[in-house]
Amino acid sequence: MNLKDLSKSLGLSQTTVSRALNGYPEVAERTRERVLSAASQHDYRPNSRAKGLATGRSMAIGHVIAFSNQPEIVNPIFGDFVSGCADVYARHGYDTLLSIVKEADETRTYRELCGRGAVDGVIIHSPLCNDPRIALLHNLGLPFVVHGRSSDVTAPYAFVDVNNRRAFLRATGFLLDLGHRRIALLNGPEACDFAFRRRAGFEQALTEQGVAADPRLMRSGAMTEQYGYTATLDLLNAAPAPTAFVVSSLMIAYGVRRAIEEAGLKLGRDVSLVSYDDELSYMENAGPVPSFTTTRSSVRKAGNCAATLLIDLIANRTSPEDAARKSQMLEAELIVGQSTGPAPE
Amino acid sequence: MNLKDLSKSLGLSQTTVSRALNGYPEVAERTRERVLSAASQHDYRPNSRAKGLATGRSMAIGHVIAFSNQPEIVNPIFGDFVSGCADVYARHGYDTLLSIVKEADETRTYRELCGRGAVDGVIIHSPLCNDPRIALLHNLGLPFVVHGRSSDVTAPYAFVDVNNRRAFLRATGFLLDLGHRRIALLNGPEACDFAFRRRAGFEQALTEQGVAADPRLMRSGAMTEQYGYTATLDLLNAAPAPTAFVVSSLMIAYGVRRAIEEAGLKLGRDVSLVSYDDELSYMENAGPVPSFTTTRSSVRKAGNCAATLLIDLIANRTSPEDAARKSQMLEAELIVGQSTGPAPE
DNA sequence: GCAGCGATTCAAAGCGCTTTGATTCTTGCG
DNA sequence: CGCAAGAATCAAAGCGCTTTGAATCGCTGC
Repeated sequence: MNLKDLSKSLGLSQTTVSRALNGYPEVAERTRERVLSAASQHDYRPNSRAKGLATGRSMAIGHVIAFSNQPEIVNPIFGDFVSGCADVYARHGYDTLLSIVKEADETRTYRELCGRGAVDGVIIHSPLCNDPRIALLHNLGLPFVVHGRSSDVTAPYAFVDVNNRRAFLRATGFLLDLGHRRIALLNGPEACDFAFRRRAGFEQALTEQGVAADPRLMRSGAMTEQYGYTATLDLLNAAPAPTAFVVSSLMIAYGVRRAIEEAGLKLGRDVSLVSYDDELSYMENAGPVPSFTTTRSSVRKAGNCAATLLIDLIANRTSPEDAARKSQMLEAELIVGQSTGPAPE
Repeated sequence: MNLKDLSKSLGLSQTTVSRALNGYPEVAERTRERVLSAASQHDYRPNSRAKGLATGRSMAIGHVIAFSNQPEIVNPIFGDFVSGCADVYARHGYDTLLSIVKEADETRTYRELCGRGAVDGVIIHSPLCNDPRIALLHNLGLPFVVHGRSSDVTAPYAFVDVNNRRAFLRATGFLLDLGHRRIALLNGPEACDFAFRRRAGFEQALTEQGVAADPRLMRSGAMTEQYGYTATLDLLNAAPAPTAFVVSSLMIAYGVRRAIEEAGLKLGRDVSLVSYDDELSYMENAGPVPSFTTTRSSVRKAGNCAATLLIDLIANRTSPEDAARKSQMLEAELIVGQSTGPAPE
């Protein structure tokens, strides 16, 4: 059943039916009701492609996820983030288009999505400190929102980011306040902007309290349990072992906890740990007193924000400058759990 | 730049240019070359919607992910699975359309995707033992492939599944061979078909060796670390504690390991553990002798298979009966790691 | 009784592509 | 040399929708 058939069956022109369905005012209320009821009765749904062709908009948002070729890593937070976005898109009638491509194909993919008119806008994931995608999308003139920021990019752009620096500043400060002085950092890959900022926050906290940052206590790597475990064992065996850890994900925290317990130490008593928590749906750290002390910010909510912002930019054809002004900074909450305690004597 | 402009600039008709670009034979080779070079020079890309409208195909595959409303759980394997699919889609010129919806909206979503002509086919995720989506899609006449199976559905349909029963049969059998007699099962949610089959395999192994299945040793729940931990503590404190565990995911295994070590026991010596491993990109359990003994099957590869099959079904307008015959059963590999050893005396 | 106006409705063009059916241009061959 | 067949190209219709500009209808007011 298409518009033609529907209008024929109603004895109306396609124009009127189309307008009735799309809520235009120049349709008699009685007529609109007839149309609406006929449409739902025949289970009529306008063809997306035809609609898009006529309106010049695709009503779809693209998410391009790049993976480095070697260990085909799909960012584990991606699922929750996109799901947060998709929810908002759906509410506004937008579809979610996913492209999962090798890093080398990323540029081509953006060009293609834009050139083919497949999407009305895109989200940039996991920006690097100096991310070339921002300039690319500017050139293409395709609306976009960055999830995170790109420190070295000076051109204006819209982003939604968590205040990673402050989150790690607070996490580290909290440990310092508890008396810890040898604090280790198990960070994510520091080519990524978020990890870069987290390290900055970590170092700032130390500096503010007059504690020298010890490079031997700072690690950077893929955020896995194994990484947390090995790095922790390694650090605990070093000359003056750290009494506390600040880590970038709960997955790492799992590994740290294992190493600590395996070393015969008790988490929260002998060694303290503050993790970052994205509130991933499958890694709960909840309860009145959660297992881990964390700085917490829902990546799903970040998805909501980013999507809302992007749709706004598209609807209003916002200029990059104005878009940049609408950027949002989310703050992570410090949640005190069982993994922290005063520094041992 | 659109087809009209391009053909005008070449002094050719749209017909010829279109044919040249799409590889039709009735175009002179010299002409084709001219067209191709002009197209790439002008960075021409045919508009997806227009193309779709003209051909009647959308060149997109839909993935509908439903989440239960309360704890908004996005299946953690979803990212890797979809990424496995998307890769294949892209190779065949298909886009990936994602819908993340509340369970209650699922039916409507399928109807809509189909009615709007937004997709040429869909993948069904996480089927239940008696999944209504299969009948729905049959009725809609939309090609689909199920990732997993639906035991109670008798109608023919295409699926790609891992032999979950056999995987758990082998895992359990392996433990029995090592002398374990009290073996616990920490399964996923048993309304899901995969979990149902896993339990069947578990019980079958016990039966084959004449060991009575003890309901008190079998748990079912959301596959989190916390679940693995609590359930294990609970079981270890019971009267005759289990000497071995079979669990449904590495995340659960993490929790089990923690509980075991916290109880002062050594994994692989005092207590054994076999986990199922989906080879998620962010949860590696690799190496010559991995930490965990697992039955392993890559969910990303399953995605590849499912996508390949679906595209085949679409291309050949395969009937449900023939489609069913093309279903694929993947076998999980038993990988012996450090988490298993002979049953203690 | 009729011009004029707002409220409705309509026919047709257009979005950018594919594809049908016709047309032109070459050739080969009697 | 003329004609049919084959090769290459083209004009135009059509995919299902929106939207422009025009037409129709029912009233009001003078």
